[in-house]
Amino acid sequence: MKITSIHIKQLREEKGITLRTMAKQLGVSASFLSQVERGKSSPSLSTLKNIANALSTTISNLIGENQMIENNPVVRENERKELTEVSQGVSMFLLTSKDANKQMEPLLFKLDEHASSGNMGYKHFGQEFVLVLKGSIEITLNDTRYVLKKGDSIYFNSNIAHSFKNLGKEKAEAVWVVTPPTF
Amino acid sequence: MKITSIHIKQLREEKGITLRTMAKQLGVSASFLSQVERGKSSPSLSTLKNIANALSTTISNLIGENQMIENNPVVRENERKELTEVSQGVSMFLLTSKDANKQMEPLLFKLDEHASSGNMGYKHFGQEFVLVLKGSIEITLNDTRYVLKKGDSIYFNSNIAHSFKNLGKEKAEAVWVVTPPTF
DNA sequence: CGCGCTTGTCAAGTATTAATTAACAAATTG
DNA sequence: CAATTTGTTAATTAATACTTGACAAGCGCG
Repeated sequence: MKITSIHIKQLREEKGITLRTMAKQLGVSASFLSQVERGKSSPSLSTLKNIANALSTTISNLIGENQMIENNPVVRENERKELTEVSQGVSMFLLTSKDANKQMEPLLFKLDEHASSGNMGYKHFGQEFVLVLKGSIEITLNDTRYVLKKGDSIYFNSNIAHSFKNLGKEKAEAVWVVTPPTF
Repeated sequence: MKITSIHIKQLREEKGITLRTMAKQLGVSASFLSQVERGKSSPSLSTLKNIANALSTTISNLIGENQMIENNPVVRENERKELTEVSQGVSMFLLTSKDANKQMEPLLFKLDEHASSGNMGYKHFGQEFVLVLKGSIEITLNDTRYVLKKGDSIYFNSNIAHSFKNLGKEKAEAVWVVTPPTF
């Protein structure tokens, strides 16, 4: 497989930086940077990282890893697909239609009273974001417990042990965004 | 700058794949894959992409671009920081505390009646996700208009022209997640 | 105009390193 | 304990990342 879309040029020009000055900053020749920009040569990971830094962006961004094919963007409330195989009293709904190259996976969680995650020890690398919409949810990260009420949010690496539980007597609801998508 | 943490080995072993079989699948020697796994050699972008595919993950993931330093993960509803320099009648609140290497930037939008984005023609590469919590918001992507009501969500590339407007007579509210972070 | 300076690009090299080969010990297997 | 399979190492090769130097096109400025 070939890496094609490295849109360095566009980002560089947006910043008003010239090829030569940027090349000097990176410690490579201007000529080489030009080749890279036009796909004539492929940079090493190391220099690609330098390029990303110079443009204050990420490698992921440069190689277009986050460009998806535009599909049906909207998911209506009544069209949400529910995920199966979740814990008792836990409902998960997809907030996007199936699409390749999505960077994040937004979900809606609905927790019955006292429902919990069990041991969904997802241990992939990535990040998670949760915003509580209704009720209150207890989230445990590495033995540290956080009680989130309506309006509270949390952000953490998903490679650490994490679990959740609905403490209250009412149903709880939360937006849950995971990266990268696993469903 | 050197790329250090390429945790291929862990992912491979989790999948129960052996070095040699994976190497054969990639079209490289087992020896070389071993060197890469232990940081003795750095793969080309092309083979790194192959490795990512074989492990059904992303390059971004392999190079640990999405690992952040654990900080204060929680943002309470009353602690949200408001962004300045937004359009008239538009309020934006950060839903995370400042932290490096975040992959996504979750925001809460509050739109007064008839408030609109103006021409916030953000044209960076990345993706956006919006879930409407209150009221209804019209989002325009490349001249296509979508009216989202409470509970509806949308997901799109942020390098296309996009704008939003509160159509209704009441205030509107939405969760807005942007990748990569720009604030 | 015409000089100087800067822009990005090209072709032909060099130097670095990505990747291979073959052999190795340690762990399984049967 | 043979016999295969595991991951690792050293030495060599093949590939390509990167440089050098020259080029035309553009742009300001007297």
